[in-house]
Amino acid sequence: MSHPTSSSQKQVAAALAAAPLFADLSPPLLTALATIAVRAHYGPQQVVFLAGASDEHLYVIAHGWLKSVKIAAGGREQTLALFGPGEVFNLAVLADVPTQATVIALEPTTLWGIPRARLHELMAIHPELAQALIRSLATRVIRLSDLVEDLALRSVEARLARLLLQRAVGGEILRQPWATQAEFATQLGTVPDVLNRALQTLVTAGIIVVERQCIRVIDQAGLELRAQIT
Amino acid sequence: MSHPTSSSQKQVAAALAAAPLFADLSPPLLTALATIAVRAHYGPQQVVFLAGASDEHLYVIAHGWLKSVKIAAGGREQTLALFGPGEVFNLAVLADVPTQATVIALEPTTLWGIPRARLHELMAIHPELAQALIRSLATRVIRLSDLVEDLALRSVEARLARLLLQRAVGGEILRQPWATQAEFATQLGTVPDVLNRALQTLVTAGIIVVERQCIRVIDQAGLELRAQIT
DNA sequence: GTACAAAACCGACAAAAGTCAATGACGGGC
DNA sequence: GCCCGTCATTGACTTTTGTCGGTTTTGTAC
Repeated sequence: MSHPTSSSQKQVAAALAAAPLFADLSPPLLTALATIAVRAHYGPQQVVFLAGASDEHLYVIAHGWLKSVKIAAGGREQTLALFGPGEVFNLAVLADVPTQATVIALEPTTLWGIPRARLHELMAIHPELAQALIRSLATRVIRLSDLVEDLALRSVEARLARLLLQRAVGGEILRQPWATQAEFATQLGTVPDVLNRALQTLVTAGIIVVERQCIRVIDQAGLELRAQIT
Repeated sequence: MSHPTSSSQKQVAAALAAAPLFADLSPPLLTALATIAVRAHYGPQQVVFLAGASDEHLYVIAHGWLKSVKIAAGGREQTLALFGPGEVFNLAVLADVPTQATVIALEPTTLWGIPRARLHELMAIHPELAQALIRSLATRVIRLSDLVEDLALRSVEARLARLLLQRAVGGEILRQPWATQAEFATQLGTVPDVLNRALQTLVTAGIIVVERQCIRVIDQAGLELRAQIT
């Protein structure tokens, strides 16, 4: 799946610098990272690694989208996070434990993998790298805490309202081709049927309009109200 | 609440070294930490900080137990984590964002607070400190991921069974005085009534026995079975 | 355009979780 | 020992969520 890249390291370094996580790193550090980064490519639905596997790489996304999911025995899924270009995942590798979730590509995706051992070496030399990783981890903790809050304390409708508010850009949520209702359901911790019902409720209440590739927010205030309740 | 301590820094350093997070740090680093650590004390039910506040300290627990909770408008709580002696919390401070959860002491508790600015200075000098924090953060991510999995994919009964299995030592779960059923309920993401029903189900099934300060596991296999389902 | 598969949608029903009100048990202070 | 407040327990009931079966719509390949 993955293989050493021999493409110009300058290009790789420039690409890495595009990732927010690495944007502030010094040029020599970026070059060092580019030297050890290994490129890998995945197609839609392809599994990067399964929960419980021990993958020794930290991954940076060159382009494409992936999801990190927990899968129950019955097949039901809960997505923990979506990862887009420039984001980093498999931070569990930093704790020396097996991966805790399954990561699946949603579309054609290119990654750079950085082996754990090399990462530790670099961190010892460049404290700024450790800093960057710490920030990344801390924000992940916050995201997960919010997810827990949602699941434990809010109704499906409220969760949906919050998701819409969060994703809306100029009153619109553009849907990637892979963003089916089933995908949304796994993000919200429910099943497609229930999600659909919640959507219809919002539609008939005149709060949103669902179009082909896009959900349009009509009544921002109404949506915010529903995001609070329960 | 908190005030500079003038007690022997050697003592403080020794106490810090007792925390698993800091156990492997070099003596000079421990001394440096001890110099800047500020002691604070909290009583039962006392709030260390509220969600949304900006507390600029990383805390290490000298002794006592605390909980980190999200509180809904209606008053319902979800605990994100319990923290005991030697553990570290308020890692959000590392991401430069306001605290995301409320932290409350469960019993008389002593903390050392380390100001954010000082922490960053020390991290720049001592990469091992950054390493330790990274490990700590990574395990927190894993814990939270498991909590999400529980909430989204498992029934209350299964969650309870898992909690019991996890806490059991030699087939017994000792209950701290503050570990009321209401507390357990907030850890499991439900309400006391429902938790109680789940407990009774396990009792009548002959899987556990509930005594005064202690829950005893009778049928380990049965409990493990119930921990899987749904 | 047709054919097909995937996704969306819908209604009836089942199960799980939450709420409410009331009662019993326990522990600590006096 | 007694009183009182907190915690635990219980049954009846409501609400939310999940399930199942099916139909309609949509997008895509041919």
